[in-house]
Amino acid sequence: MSEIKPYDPATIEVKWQQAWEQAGIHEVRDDLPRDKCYYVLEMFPYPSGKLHMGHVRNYTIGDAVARYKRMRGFAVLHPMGWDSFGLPAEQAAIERGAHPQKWTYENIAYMRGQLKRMGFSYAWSREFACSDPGYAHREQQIFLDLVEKGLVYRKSSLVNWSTGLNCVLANEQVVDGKCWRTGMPVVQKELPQWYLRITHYADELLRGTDELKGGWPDAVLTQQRNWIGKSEGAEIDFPVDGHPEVKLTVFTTRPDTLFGVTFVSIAPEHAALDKIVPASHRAAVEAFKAEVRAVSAHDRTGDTAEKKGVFTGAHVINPANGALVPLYAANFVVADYGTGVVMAVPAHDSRDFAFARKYGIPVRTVIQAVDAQHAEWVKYQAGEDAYTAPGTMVDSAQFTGQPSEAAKKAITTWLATSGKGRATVTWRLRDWCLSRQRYWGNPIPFVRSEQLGYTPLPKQDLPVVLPTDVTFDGTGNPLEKHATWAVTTADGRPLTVRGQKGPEAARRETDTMDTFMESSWYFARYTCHDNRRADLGCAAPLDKAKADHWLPVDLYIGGIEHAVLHLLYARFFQKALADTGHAGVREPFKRLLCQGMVCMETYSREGANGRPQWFYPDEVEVVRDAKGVVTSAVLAADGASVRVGRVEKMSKSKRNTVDPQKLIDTYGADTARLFILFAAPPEMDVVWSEDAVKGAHRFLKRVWALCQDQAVRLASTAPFAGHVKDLTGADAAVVRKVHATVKKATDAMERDFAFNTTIAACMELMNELKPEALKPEVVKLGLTTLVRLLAPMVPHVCQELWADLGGGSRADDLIKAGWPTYDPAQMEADEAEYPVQVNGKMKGKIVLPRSLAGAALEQAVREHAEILRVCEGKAIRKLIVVPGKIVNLVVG
RNA sequence: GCCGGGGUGGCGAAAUGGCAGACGCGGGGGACUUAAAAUCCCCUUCCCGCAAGGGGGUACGGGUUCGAGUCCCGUCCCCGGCACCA
Repeated sequence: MSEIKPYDPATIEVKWQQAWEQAGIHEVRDDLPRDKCYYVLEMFPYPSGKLHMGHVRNYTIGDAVARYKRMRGFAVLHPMGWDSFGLPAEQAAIERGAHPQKWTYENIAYMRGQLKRMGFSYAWSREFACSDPGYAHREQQIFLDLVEKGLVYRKSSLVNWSTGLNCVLANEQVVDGKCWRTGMPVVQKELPQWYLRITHYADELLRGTDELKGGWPDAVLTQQRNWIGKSEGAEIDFPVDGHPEVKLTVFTTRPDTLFGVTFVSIAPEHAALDKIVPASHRAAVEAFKAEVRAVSAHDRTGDTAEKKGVFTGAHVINPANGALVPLYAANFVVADYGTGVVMAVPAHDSRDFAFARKYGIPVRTVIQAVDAQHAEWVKYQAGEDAYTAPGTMVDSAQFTGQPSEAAKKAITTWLATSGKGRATVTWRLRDWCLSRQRYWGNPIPFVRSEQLGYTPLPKQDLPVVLPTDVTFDGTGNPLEKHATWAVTTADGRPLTVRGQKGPEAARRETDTMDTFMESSWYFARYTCHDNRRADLGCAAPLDKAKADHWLPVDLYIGGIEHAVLHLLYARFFQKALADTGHAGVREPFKRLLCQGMVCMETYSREGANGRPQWFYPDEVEVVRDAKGVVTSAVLAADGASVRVGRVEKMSKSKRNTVDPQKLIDTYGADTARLFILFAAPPEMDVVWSEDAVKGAHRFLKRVWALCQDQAVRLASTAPFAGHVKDLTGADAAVVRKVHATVKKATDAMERDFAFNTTIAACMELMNELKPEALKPEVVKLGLTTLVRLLAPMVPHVCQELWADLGGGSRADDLIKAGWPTYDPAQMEADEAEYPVQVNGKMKGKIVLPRSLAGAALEQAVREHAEILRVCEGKAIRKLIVVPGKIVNLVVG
């Protein structure tokens, strides 16, 4: 036998990548029936510089799905692009003097090369970057449509101000009271901002979560529901004592406790306060307001924040019984939820209970537990906490004696008849603060003039293009500091708007859009397949027919960290696109797969400053016991011990990252792909292990060697195409194994994209393929099946082997070969081995013909020598025989 | 506190209510080699036993069932999200 070809991943991978690209086989047509089409999408990356392991995992999963679906005959749309506006580009400008544009596009070029080197099967003709003028222009058009639809407004409000970035942050960009990017403190500041009216869709966004059930992970749907936060209750008006012109409206979910109100609390920034605080208390209230405003929203209302309040000197009147109760300004009452005023019932609300105790406010019981032993009631009786559960109404006028749940509605109705209250619904969801005081984002297409104030630009004046001659010193907004950009047109003339008395000087809005804007519709833009042309082929932001053809995305894959932000914004945006006539589809993603994190072990020591000092695994030597269990570790450099930490998500700060490029260079893309898919199911975390990578590589080498060893011998042999019943011995066993493997692999893919199980099935099949003991056509069947089953996961090596096994060497031969099929009739042997349980315990095994069933099977079991032995002469009281599965005897 | 997801060998993990631990990693032993690497073969859930064999075992406690890792009830622990939201 001649020398077999060595496995050289670098060569074959690049060869096939070029062949695929040249043949254009991953481009897709738009004119096939929708049920023959499949849109699989991975969350596009921010071009930070180079790919990390999280990207590799995300995109490998998506690519394996795309390739699998193609082999199943689908026309697969599998696009990729760049979320290329954003802060890091500006930070690079500040730190290194690199222009954001240059930095961004250089990163894109490098990362695109890495994606290609991984062999991902993207339709590259659809690629775009969000910072491309064409895409930004389309987004400005959409923005103006949203303005027209009333979905955009300006509002001055307390916003989160990042002291590190000198800009406004969205609530969700504030983590633990600190800026999510820089970790710098966040304070509250009053500023006018642009808002998108996402709350207009609150109800539809909430209802949509029910339709998405089954397609989306429960965790994500729950998070979105919590975030939207629908709350049903009542508004109740409390007149202010001595101020007949003012009434304070509270929102409550507990109208049943109305008779127990002993004080009312109000947000310190509530507008009505100025009118009703008497002079005697003005100073105290102002001091409290200042104190509250000095800290971030988190420090004010977070779990560690102290509940504080100050008596305003004013009293309000309980509309139910005329009782006069004090009004407190309290730090935990927020102005923009509900009405900013809360009725307080210490007896039946834990927070009110604590507050009342602190300030010596009375507690008035109006609900009594039905069961006097109720744990919470007992605690309440002991004066430890409020009683918040339902019960029977007491001391509540005509409602006394009713069940409290019924009284909620009864009291609301009673108040409504006299106009003192009404049933209402409140949402936790706030409108989306869109504006950012930054350079590297899409400009908001508004101008401002003396007479007209803010005016949207006419569409023919778009696009608003960012200036390139800007300076970055890390403070404020470079656009605002630019000498001419805000006041001149693209061709350098003074910027004007048409005022009532002719042209009037105008100034551009210098705020740019939040980058979640771009990621809210990129998936729709991919469906319009002319993204490489500067004019994008159509004047409209979307080609509606194409968008409606492909949307919703069949499978969207990304990290769970986007559960509320990106995924809720995108759902909102799709509805807004529909309502502005750009698309017909209202939900963007049919199925969502959240892949787990890539983790690695950590090693550390207590550092000098009390914080841990982390070490790269390369620097550490681990000590194992006889069973291979890690017992301790030492630093190679000094031989002293280090702490073996938990396995944690890869991060630079913990020094437990691996550069995927190194992995590709050492083992090839196929090994990287195989490792990441085999280590765990997609939604679970994977733990990085160099040994496991080697194991994946070893498997590929074994498949390679086996195929190459047989390729020449089998060159003119066709795969076995007969029926297993015409075979015997090892040949029959292998053919059955082939059919069983295809079934297992197919089930695993269709159920959960359980690539790890598919790969395991392939490994089993390979372990059974012993060519010397088999007919050539059976070997050929085994190998060609194996190669096709592995192809979606490790496409390069499979395509090379497919060619060498005579399947053809054109770029699309493997796709055309298709995913293998199986015949259930050829999966099982004629004899079935039945495990035998006696009284629930395993006692042995018997072999019976598979064809036996019913009474004949039972008869055969009863007469079997092994059965007689395990029964030890005792009578069989009950016999359960599950055909092909198990025999269970109850004896005694 | 509330919501969601988990808990299976030394490790990653498999198992439509039907032989728990497939497959892989690590570990042990062997072959090849001057040697190492690479490769190949065998063993590897725990306990008792030289062995044949026996017993235990899917976080813990109950339950349903001929039969439970899987279904039901309760408890503990871990991970993630939300949290003065009235």
